[in-house]
Amino acid sequence: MSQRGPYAKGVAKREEILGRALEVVARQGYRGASVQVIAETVGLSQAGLLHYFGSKEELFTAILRKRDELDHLTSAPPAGPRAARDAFVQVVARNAEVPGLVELFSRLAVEAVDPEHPAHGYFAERGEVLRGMIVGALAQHSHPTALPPKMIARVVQAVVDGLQLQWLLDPSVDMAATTDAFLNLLAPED
Amino acid sequence: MSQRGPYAKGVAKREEILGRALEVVARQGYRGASVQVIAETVGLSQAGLLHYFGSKEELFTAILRKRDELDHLTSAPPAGPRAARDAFVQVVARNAEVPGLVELFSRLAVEAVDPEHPAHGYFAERGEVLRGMIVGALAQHSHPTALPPKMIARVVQAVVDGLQLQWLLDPSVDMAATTDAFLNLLAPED
DNA sequence: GTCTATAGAATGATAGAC
DNA sequence: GTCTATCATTCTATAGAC
Repeated sequence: MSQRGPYAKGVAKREEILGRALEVVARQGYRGASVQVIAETVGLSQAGLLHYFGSKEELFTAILRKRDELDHLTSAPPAGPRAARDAFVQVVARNAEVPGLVELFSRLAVEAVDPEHPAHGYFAERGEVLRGMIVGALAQHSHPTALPPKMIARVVQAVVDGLQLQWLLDPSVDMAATTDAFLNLLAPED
Repeated sequence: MSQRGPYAKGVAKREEILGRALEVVARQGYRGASVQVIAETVGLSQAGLLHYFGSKEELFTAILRKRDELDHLTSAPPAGPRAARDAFVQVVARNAEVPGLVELFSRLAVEAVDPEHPAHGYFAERGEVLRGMIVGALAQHSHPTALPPKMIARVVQAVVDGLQLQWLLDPSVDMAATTDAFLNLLAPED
């Protein structure tokens, strides 16, 4: 047994549910989906699902955390500017395969603007981690940057988030290509 | 009388209501405000307000259209790259004075992702107009751009929209300064 | 742990009086 | 044109049986 102590089984099941929920939202899309709908597709009743996640917001936040984990946003980035950048664009490209997740992310991001919202902390921390990674990648350059690295990081994050909105509105937008071109402009030497 | 024909009075009143609603949302903020709340602050009953705007979504879309009008997004931009750019940054700076409007915009933008949503057309058109202006401003440059102008326009729009999200989450973010610095990077010669 | 049933609340829309 | 009253819906959260 790899896991011991209380909750070990509950945690495992929770993870399993999370994985399925993630798949469902990614594939079948998210249109302001209710707990009810997700519960059905996951094979539980609404109450059964809320048994593992105390509330709707916690469920959705957990789904996004799981996604970050799968996207390696929580682990160390690849070494070298080129590799880090490729991985970054890769994540953007894969987002275009999961509109439901992108929509969930965007929707929750706006709602979490309220400091009282349960996902407020998640988005604040995630932003910091992401921008920290970008700053780290920039630091590997030999040339100094024209703008303060933290400012560049904010701009890069904004580009990705903003392009998601444009893409959700019009799926013909090529998020990955646009991001790549933009990064090329920022750091042509890579 | 400047206006004749049927509805002339109704239209005028509608505009008046709109102006007040805009002020209220801008100053007192928007936290997923209900029609009820806006009606009260505007001095009407909920039903009275919906008499002028058929539905909640139409009301909110009308507010955003009004804002665009006041921001001169609907009229011709100033001539000359420098003037156009300054005006652009000015709009961003003024957005930082009206968090409620920015939140309303961001929230509706996500919801309008659904092609069936009443505001879908508004956001699609607004995006095109905005990007058209950016392309127009770029065209006034003597130097050719490294990226296709349409792609640059998407990136600029994304930066503004994305920074709004960051600023809503953390009001210490300086949207105008960041936008300005970014544009400086894009077109140093201006 | 999981389900059924229900509470409870919010809100948008509409009917109809004045 | 404006209001009061009400309808109708939707959804989350919880209580309680099994």
